[in-house]
Amino acid sequence: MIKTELFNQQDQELALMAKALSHPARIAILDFLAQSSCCISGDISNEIPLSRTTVSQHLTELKKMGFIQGTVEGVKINYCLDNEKLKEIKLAFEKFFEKLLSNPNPICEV
Amino acid sequence: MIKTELFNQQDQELALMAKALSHPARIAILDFLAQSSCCISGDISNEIPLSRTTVSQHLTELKKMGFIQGTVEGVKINYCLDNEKLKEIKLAFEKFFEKLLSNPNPICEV
DNA sequence: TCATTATGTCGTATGTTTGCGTCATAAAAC
DNA sequence: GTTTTATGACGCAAACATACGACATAATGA
Repeated sequence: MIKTELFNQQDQELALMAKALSHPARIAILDFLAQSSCCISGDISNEIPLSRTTVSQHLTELKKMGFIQGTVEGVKINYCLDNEKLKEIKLAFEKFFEKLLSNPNPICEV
Repeated sequence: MIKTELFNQQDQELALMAKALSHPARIAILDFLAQSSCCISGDISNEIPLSRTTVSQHLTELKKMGFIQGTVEGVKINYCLDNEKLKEIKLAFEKFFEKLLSNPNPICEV
């Protein structure tokens, strides 16, 4: 019943990036990381209205898609944005929208 | 158990836009509409490997978020991209990424 | 009128995401 | 060595998404 693999690679990748951004908590986490340079997972769950467990899961998701990096420092983990990767993702979205808008779409009304 | 409403309006809206793009079928539909000016729902399900019912559902989703418009022409419905809305959405993503990248994030390593 | 064509809607099965409590682990402090 | 602190992993329940067949509707044409 799962059919995503029937679509082309590029579409699948863009969909995965979009999926990573498809929850307000993850947007909020990215915002927070952008503002506060680096921070640990515990800090973040103080800032957003979800449990530490849930925040941790969202962090894992963002890490999986490459939006953020986590570097271990003793007991703590410093999460921060992966700016290089973010630039790539930004570019991918831009290209997609450019492609959609490049064809001056005629008006549909008959 | 649903907590999205705890986040701010802007984050919620961006998340919804991202969600609309979070399935390769919907990316493929948008691509197809961009290439082929306008078309009917049946046309689209010939082009992508899903049933007409499922395509119809994805179209409804895209319409709900404003990516596309559908204008009725007799028995047929002409779906096409909503270019004005698309420009808005494009801008929203650009702004978001600009914000993330505007703070020259320090390196996390101690 | 009756069949055909184009399309939406409903119900339903299966799969995925979200959210959290609880437990496990591992460094550091005492 | 025991406690504290910071964190990930596991397991579960509720909610949501995906996919489709079957039915409903409504315009057109024979």
